[in-house]
Amino acid sequence: MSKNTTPASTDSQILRHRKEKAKFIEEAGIPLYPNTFRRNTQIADIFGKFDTCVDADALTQAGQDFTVAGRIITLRSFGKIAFLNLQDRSGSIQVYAQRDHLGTEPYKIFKKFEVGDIIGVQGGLFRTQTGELTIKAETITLITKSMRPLPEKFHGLKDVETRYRQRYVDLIVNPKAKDIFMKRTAIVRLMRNFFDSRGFMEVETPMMQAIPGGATAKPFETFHNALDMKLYMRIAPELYLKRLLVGGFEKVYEINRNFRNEGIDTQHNPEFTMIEFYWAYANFRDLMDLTEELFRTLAQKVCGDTTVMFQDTPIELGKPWTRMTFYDSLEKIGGLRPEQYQDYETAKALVQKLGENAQVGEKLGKLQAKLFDILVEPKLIQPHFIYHYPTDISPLARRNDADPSITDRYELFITGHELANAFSELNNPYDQRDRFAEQVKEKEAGDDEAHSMDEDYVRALEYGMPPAAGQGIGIDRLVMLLTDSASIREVILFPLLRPEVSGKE
RNA sequence: GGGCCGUUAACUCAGUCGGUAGAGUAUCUGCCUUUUAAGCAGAGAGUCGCAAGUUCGAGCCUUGCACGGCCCA
Repeated sequence: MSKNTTPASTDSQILRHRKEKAKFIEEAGIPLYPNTFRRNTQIADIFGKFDTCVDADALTQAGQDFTVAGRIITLRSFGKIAFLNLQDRSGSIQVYAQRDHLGTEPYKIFKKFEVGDIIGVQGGLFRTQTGELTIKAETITLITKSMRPLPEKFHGLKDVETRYRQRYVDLIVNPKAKDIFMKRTAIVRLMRNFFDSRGFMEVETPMMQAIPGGATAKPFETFHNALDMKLYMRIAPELYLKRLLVGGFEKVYEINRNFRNEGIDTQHNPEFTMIEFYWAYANFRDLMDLTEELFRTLAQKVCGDTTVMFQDTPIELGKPWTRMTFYDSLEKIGGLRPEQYQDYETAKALVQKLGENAQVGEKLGKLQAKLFDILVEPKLIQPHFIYHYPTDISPLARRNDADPSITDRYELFITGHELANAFSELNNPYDQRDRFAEQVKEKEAGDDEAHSMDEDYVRALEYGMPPAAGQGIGIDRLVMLLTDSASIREVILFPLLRPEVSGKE
């Protein structure tokens, strides 16, 4: 006996029944897992060609050579006929099976097939009494026997833990989940087209870095045995991409994963996907224009409209986006008076009153950022560019020409969350070295998110980096926006979870 | 790290006052040649997340733990 069908006494009744059916099929000489069936049509193509065709003869004629393959997702079986719905990656179609047409013995085998099995069907087309385009099966071939039952068809799979742990089941039974990930792929492809068509060059830079730079975040540590050295999973590609500007690549982008050793919530997964792009001879205001254009293009192509619904709120990407300075936002949206955020002790007291921690030795800019996070960010539902961030929390951004205490940096907020971070790039090597030195001081004072010194990066700037602007856009959050998803886990195929408790299936 | 909520059949969920574990779908058996949440009749299926405790008796009360969700830090 094949070990495929060896019964295990610990199985539930439903699994035993599946094994018994598999055994019946196998003993009839039908292979359970053949790789010989070949299809010549995808289901969506059938609808593409014949969705509106009503002429019976034409349907019969046209469909004679169809072979399709897919998973049985519903099955309505009568005595000598059966209807089933077959699903492939492109869609699903009804299949009609008739004993007197397939033959008594093949039909007996077919009757052992069940929801979840992958089968191949060859046959012609017809319309049922209700007018539904249906394949009349000439032959039905088992391609892969499913040994586990799919969730109930009407309610589907709702348990979020199972949906994330067994995403394969989620994708089979929940069209919404499948749709999100197909849209995600489309979004990334459209972004590539957008940047490629504007002369940007896609590159790949190290994901394992000796000095984790380009952002303020706690990195994951790892170790290279042969080199006997500690490495960090990157928190951002920024410093490498800017080295490429020094190298003369002028317009570059990278779409890939970043890793940050932080908590998990509806907006954060430890590994997440960003696009970062750098554009020589441009500044942060050019980026704002480009970003609006990018988002409108994506929304139009993915959602069909520049106004997208997010959790029942229309987000208007089509209108010009609000552009407001960081300090103005603290006043106009946060409701603060200037002295409440400009005076160090007042700001610190306010932060503590609002329930946030204020670390010893924390810079004013950091306190202001905390005030912003609490008082302003959640209110930025429609698109806002908030610009001119304090210099002491922007160690890689170019100072504003008129006021060196602020930078030509902005962050983009939509639906109360940060979607992008961008700035005119700091290309003065002396200033950059000083800013790194400041960060190192903060690190030594206990801020484990502060930036490290990167001498090679400063050396690169000493060769001369053209003036440039660059931006990072969180692709997961962008996909959330365009698919109306409230949690980042809904847009990541396999979000990070604790290991499953053994014994649970 | 804290608070609240959840975990019961393969799935979706009930479970009253602490007193023999329930439904729908799915599965199995029988009938059924145009159904589409097919129908009719019958049947089987449970480590009530795990572990202690209280109790004559715990799915239910208490404590701890695990996993997940939401909110806060």
